[in-house]
Order: sequence, then C-alpha cells, then structure tokens
Amino acid sequence: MSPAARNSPGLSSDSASVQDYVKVIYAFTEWQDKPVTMTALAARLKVANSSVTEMVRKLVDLGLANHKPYNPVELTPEGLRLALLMVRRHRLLETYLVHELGYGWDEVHNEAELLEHTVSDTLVDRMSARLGHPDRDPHGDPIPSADGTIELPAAHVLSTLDEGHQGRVARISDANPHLLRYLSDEEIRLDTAVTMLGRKPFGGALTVQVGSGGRVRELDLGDELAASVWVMTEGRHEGCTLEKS
Amino acid sequence: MSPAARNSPGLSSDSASVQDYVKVIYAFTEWQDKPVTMTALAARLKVANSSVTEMVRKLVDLGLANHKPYNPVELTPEGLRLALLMVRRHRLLETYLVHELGYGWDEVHNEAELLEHTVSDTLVDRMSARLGHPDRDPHGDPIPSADGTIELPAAHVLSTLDEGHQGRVARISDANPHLLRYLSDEEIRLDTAVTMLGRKPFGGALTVQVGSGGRVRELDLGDELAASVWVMTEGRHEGCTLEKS
DNA sequence: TGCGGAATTTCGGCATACCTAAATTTACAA
DNA sequence: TTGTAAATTTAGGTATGCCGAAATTCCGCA
Ligand SMILES: [Mn+2]
Ligand SMILES: [Mn+2]
Ligand SMILES: [Mn+2]
Ligand SMILES: [Mn+2]
Repeated sequence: MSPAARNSPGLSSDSASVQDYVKVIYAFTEWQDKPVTMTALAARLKVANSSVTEMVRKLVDLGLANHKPYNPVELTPEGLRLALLMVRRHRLLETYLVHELGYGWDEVHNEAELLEHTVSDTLVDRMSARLGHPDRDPHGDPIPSADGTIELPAAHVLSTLDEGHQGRVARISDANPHLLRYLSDEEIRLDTAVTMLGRKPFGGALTVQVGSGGRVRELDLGDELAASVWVMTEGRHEGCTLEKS
Repeated sequence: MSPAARNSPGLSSDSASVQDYVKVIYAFTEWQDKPVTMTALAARLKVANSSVTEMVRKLVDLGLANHKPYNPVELTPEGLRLALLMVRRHRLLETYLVHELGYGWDEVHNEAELLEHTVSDTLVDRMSARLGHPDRDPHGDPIPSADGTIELPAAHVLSTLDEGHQGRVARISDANPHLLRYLSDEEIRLDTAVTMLGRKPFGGALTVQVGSGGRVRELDLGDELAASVWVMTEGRHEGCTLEKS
C-alpha cells in the first residue's frame, strides 16, 4: 500500500525519513536553543554526516527547512508545522500506550517512533479523544494540539534549582530507558515534589529531598540524572506558546 | 529507526513488502483453492507483473516460498508461519479499531494494512488481551493464535445456500468498503440470520429473507454481494485447522 | 596572517522496490 | 503438429536513503 492521501496535507506525502528529520530538528531546540548542526543531527539519527547533508538538501527542496552551506539548519514555518504534527503523534501514541495498554513509560518510545509514521490523523484524533485530550505525555512533554499549537511548561533543569527551594517534577527526558526505570523504582514520577538540599563538595552528586507530605526521603542524583529531570517551581505557570506558521 | 530485532524471529527482519506479498499469497487460498499466479498477485498488490517475478524470487531466496518458473507460487512452512503472523496482526488491529476506538467495519482495512508492519508483538498481544483474545475479526475472518494456528469456520458462499435453508452470516469479504457500508445500512452483520428464498428468473438477483424472530425482511442481493457473504448453516461446526510449519 | 584540524559537502556506490518494453516460454486450438 | 496469444521472465532504468572516502570550507590560534 502506498502512502495515500489519507492525512493532513503534506504529511502522508512525506516519507518516514523526512518526518523523522524534521521532528528531530524541532526536538533539538525544544528545551535548549543551540544551533542545530549537521553532526548533531547525524548523531541523533544514527546516520552518517553525508546522509544528513543530502537529506537536509531535500528538506530545503520541500520547503521544510532553510539551510546555507556550512551553517546550522532551521525549520521553515512549514517545517515547524510538520514537526509539531509528528510530535503530537509521537506523544499521543506514548500516552495511549501507557494509559490504555499498560506500557511502562520506559517502554513506549521505540514503539511510538515507528507507529508515528503509520497512524492516520483519524486514529490520532480518536486516541486523543479517548484519553480526554491530554496536554502532556508520560514524560511530561507537552502535546501539541491538532492545529499545531504547543505550550511549553516553564520548567527548568533540576540541577538549576536553588538550594532549599522546592519544585515538582515536570518533565523527564525519555532518552534513556534505564534512567526512567530507575526513577520508577525510586517512586519519582511526574508531579513528585522535590526539594534541593545541595551539592556534595568537589563536584559531587546533588542531594535532593523527594516527596513532601508523609514519607520524605533524601536521594543523591548523578549528573546524567540531574540533567534529565526538569522541575517546575510553584506559582510560576507562564510557559510559552508556539504557533504554527 | 531501523526495523530492529524487537519481534518474532523472521518478522522484523522482513520488509513491509515481503510481509504483504506473503500475506496476500496466503489470503489467496484461504477461502478458495486455486493456484496462485503471478498475474493474480500483481493485480491484488497493484504492482506490475515483472515486480512480482522479482519479489517472488526474493521470497524463494528467503525460504518463504517455492516457485518453479512459469508455475504458480506456494508458501513454504516458513512462509505460512510468517503469513499467519501477519494475518493475526491485521485482523487483531481491525478488531481493536472497531471495538476500542469506534471505527466502522468499512473503515479499518487501510489503517490495519499499514499498522500491521509497524506494531510490535508486544503491542499485538496487549491488544489481543484487552479484547479478550477474540477469534474472529469484524468481517468474520478467523484470527490466528499467537502460535500460528488458525481455525477456518465451515462457512459457504451465500449464493450456494439451498432454497428454503437458513444460515447465519459468518463472514463478509472486506474487499469493498461500499459493500460493507451497504450491509450496515441494511442491518446485516455477523451472525444475522438469512434464509434463501430463491433466484429471480433469467440470472436475476438472489432473494433472501433477513432476520429470524420479530422483524423479518425480504431483500434482493446483487451478484457481487451474494459472492461476498459467507453463511454458516446451523449445527455444523467442524472447521479445519491449519498448523504452523 | 596563515595553518591545521574539525565540520561539511561531494562523489561514487549499494540495496530495495518499483516500472516499461522486449524477450521467452507455455498451452491450447486449429 | 504447429501457430499464436497469454503468461511470465529478463533487461534496462528510476527514486529513496543510506554508506565510506575524498574534497572542500571554515575558524581559531600561533
Ligand atoms: Mn520515527
Ligand atoms: Mn515522550
Ligand atoms: Mn500491509
Ligand atoms: Mn478483515
């Protein structure tokens, strides 16, 4: 079966590869703001640098990206629109698998990575409806709405939390399943309260207090862990809204 | 993401095309027993004859099919195993979409045709469990078990039903969505009782009585329709079992 | 100011899965 | 038996996406 015109314009017409490239380019700047280099894309996509060069040229031809030779890549409004649609699919799929089919939050990423290219808009919408139109996925990543709007929570990396201050877990990078499993085991999940106690001397681990009410624990966090967890401090709720095109 | 080894041996290693060819070869002989010709495959797959020749050679190389030049194709036990796994995926997906996500039985085929190549064994098994391990899909087609066993109901094409005899709808070909929608509108679905009244003279339409208890109707069926509906006469329940390898 | 290493692009190739047009083989009918 | 039309295969090509190796470009530092 050929990818027919059963979806949003400029969605089913794009190959799975194009979809993944665009999505990765977007994801690169969702929580940071560094320039997106060819090498970085190659590493993330597990592909040779030369392959990225070629595909980026294609993205430019398709009007999805802007690129001047030897410079970083940027999405066009058109590319951003496609990226947000793909991100929506990916995150809704993850959420659906966790809430409706009993997956663990460390098990859903690969499944969603493939399914996102195959599900129809109809299916995505039905899953969203079934879930009550959730606004974040199991890892706390915001789910773009069907019209291509996304609202980023005003969360910060845990390691930047000031000593003595408290926050709630708002997001956890889903890059490392082992890390996710560890956090589950430690009963740290979205919205878990965390208080920064301080850093052990000489570049040591961060120490945090986990939980708020009854059972409170202290926990040392390694560097990767501290860099993978985002927290939201109470009160603040601004966030920032990205619109399509 | 490359098709990794997250599935049954010899499943994720096969391309979507290989999976579709094998599945179509199987489907061809599920309800009939004619030799599977190149031309028939080409027509069903909407592909040039020469493409089929090439791909069949590949299937032979992969040990999935037997083929002597200018002769019909047959699946090897290995090929049958793969085909039944694909059929299981396809039919469970259709069933899931209908029962859990509100799809109509005329809307699920294309969606399943794509998803079947992308879902993991784990996902299929969870869907099956969620559905209570159903043994037939929305069109009455039997769902192979996870170990590759399928039980074909002893159904016959409606047009072969003897005059005056009654049966229940056991299967409807899902080839034509319009036909499925028409049957829904006429409130004919699986297990609906049907009694053969006879054929209008001079090659005319079949006339059947639909329903059994209270509201009974007469209905004329065109040729395509009569050939697309299978019925099971009461009492008989033998069926036949196909095993893997 | 120019050098050298890193990043990027270019080049030639490979695998998959298609296609059209041109053989080739087969089967059946005269 | 032989011709011929249909079915099938072969040959030559295209489009995607990927690769490694070889150029090229860039940038910071001596
Ligand atoms: Mn993907
Ligand atoms: Mn996620
Ligand atoms: Mn398919
Ligand atoms: Mn079906």
